[in-house]
Amino acid sequence: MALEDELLRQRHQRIAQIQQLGFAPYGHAFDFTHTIPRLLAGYSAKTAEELAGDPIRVRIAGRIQTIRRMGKAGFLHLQQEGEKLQIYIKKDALPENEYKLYELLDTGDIVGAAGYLFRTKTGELTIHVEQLVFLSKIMLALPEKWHGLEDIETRYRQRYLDLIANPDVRRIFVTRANIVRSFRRQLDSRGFLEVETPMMQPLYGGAAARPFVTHHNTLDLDLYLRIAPELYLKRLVVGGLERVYEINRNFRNEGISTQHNPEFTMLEFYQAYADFRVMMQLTEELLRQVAIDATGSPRVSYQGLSADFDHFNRLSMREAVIEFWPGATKPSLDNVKDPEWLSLHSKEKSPGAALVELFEEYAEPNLTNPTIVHGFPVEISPLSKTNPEDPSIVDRFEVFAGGVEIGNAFTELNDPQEQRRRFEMQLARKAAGDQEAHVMDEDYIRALSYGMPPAGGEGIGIDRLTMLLTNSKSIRDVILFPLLRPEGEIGLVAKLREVAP
RNA sequence: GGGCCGGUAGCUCAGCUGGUAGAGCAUCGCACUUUUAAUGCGGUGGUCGCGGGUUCGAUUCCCGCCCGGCUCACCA
Repeated sequence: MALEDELLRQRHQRIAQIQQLGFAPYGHAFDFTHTIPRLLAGYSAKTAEELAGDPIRVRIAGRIQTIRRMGKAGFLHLQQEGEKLQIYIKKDALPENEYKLYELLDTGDIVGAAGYLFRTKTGELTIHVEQLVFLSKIMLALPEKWHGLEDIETRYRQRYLDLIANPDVRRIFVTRANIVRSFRRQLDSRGFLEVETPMMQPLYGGAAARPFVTHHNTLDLDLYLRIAPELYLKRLVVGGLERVYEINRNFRNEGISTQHNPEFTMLEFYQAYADFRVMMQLTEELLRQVAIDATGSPRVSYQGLSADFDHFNRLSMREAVIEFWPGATKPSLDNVKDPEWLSLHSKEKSPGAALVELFEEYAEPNLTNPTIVHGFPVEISPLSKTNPEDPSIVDRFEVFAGGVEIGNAFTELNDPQEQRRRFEMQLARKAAGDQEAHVMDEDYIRALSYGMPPAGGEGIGIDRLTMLLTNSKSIRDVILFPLLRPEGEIGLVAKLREVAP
């Protein structure tokens, strides 16, 4: 018989024994005086003498992490919110049925305990238990205690086990929440309004990507999961919501990698009467504060390299290509502007696309320190305003850190005629086979035709920023439930049915 | 989608040029009323990812498939 079947049988019997002792195997509310982290914060400084002289009575709850049984006594560690506290059980100190309950406990059970604090011989702060309450029964076996759970697939599929076994995982997601909270607080205090725009859209736009398609039955309507909220947020700017932001999921039907998950979280914000220069300044201020709120410092280390959010670099895409050019003789500024020179060094047809290719190949991986790169080619930027001095580039920048793009911003194109022409260019590309080209969004053109104030807009990838600020190598480490293929038959239901039909 | 690597007990892992599977933890039993990787003694537990082939014999060799990781391509 497999161990798991045997375990389920044992645990099922144990539930009956727990009930016979007068306890519910799955309890209800439990009134506690402290969480374990709060108790540790409050009393870790107390000496054995102080605790003995003035007994402090507490009630706590938690999951049993370890049990060390020694005849008629035992020590258990309870775990709660990533921290652990030891409790001491002694036969003489408990009612008989509660001591019998202790004898039935398994690591992984959730219990409540009441008693007074003391320090053991070895000095560990411990609760001398006078009352034991049963709260929830574990049926399966927890991962082993000192290697924890290491199998990456299991960690992603059964994130709850990962959270129980690996305290660092909890910290990553706490940091992620702090990052989001920091953005909200900063944007709110600058007068931005948080909004929610459609995730299901009849037309998709705002980015170059292939969408997911779904279907509404009653309307008999195909809808796209949004690839970006951009066009809706700018409609709101037209409507007079001059500072808006949204933090929500985008969905792109493309490859999966350590830097790409099909659904990912994006912050987008728009500020009327600003341009990309203003957004650069705002970006630096926001990211610096986020780094501090998430890690305590504007200087973070990522995969052995350092990134200083106090000191952003700024350079144009052309400058970046020159600076990181691999050969001994670097190209000149005239070279990187010259369509012929660009076509010699890239397979891309248009000069702009060629420049971007060279940038992504040579410069991007080297942009470890936070860097603002501006001067993007117009061909790949259908929603940005062109630069007044150089119509081949747009007033757009991207923010890089840790060698990846974490943000993208531009002066918004608000001329409906120009926007119409850009969409038409995109349609031509789509006709030529570019699956990621924009579609024509006539309602968006109509909105612009009512007049949109000049505005700057920006998107920041929350997942990638979280990777950087938690030193995580894979985006899956900062997404609680990353997309995986289905795992197939689990088989637990049949086993549970067999144990208790 | 391509290339490389991996999947052995609940967990973490070993298993040689093919000979019928092992450790630690967990689990079960016994002893132990201040332990902390508690300790000591004894036990249970495996469709070796799945399917086919070669072979007297396959966890091991070959082929196909499934799942995962890294990487390239695409992308944020």
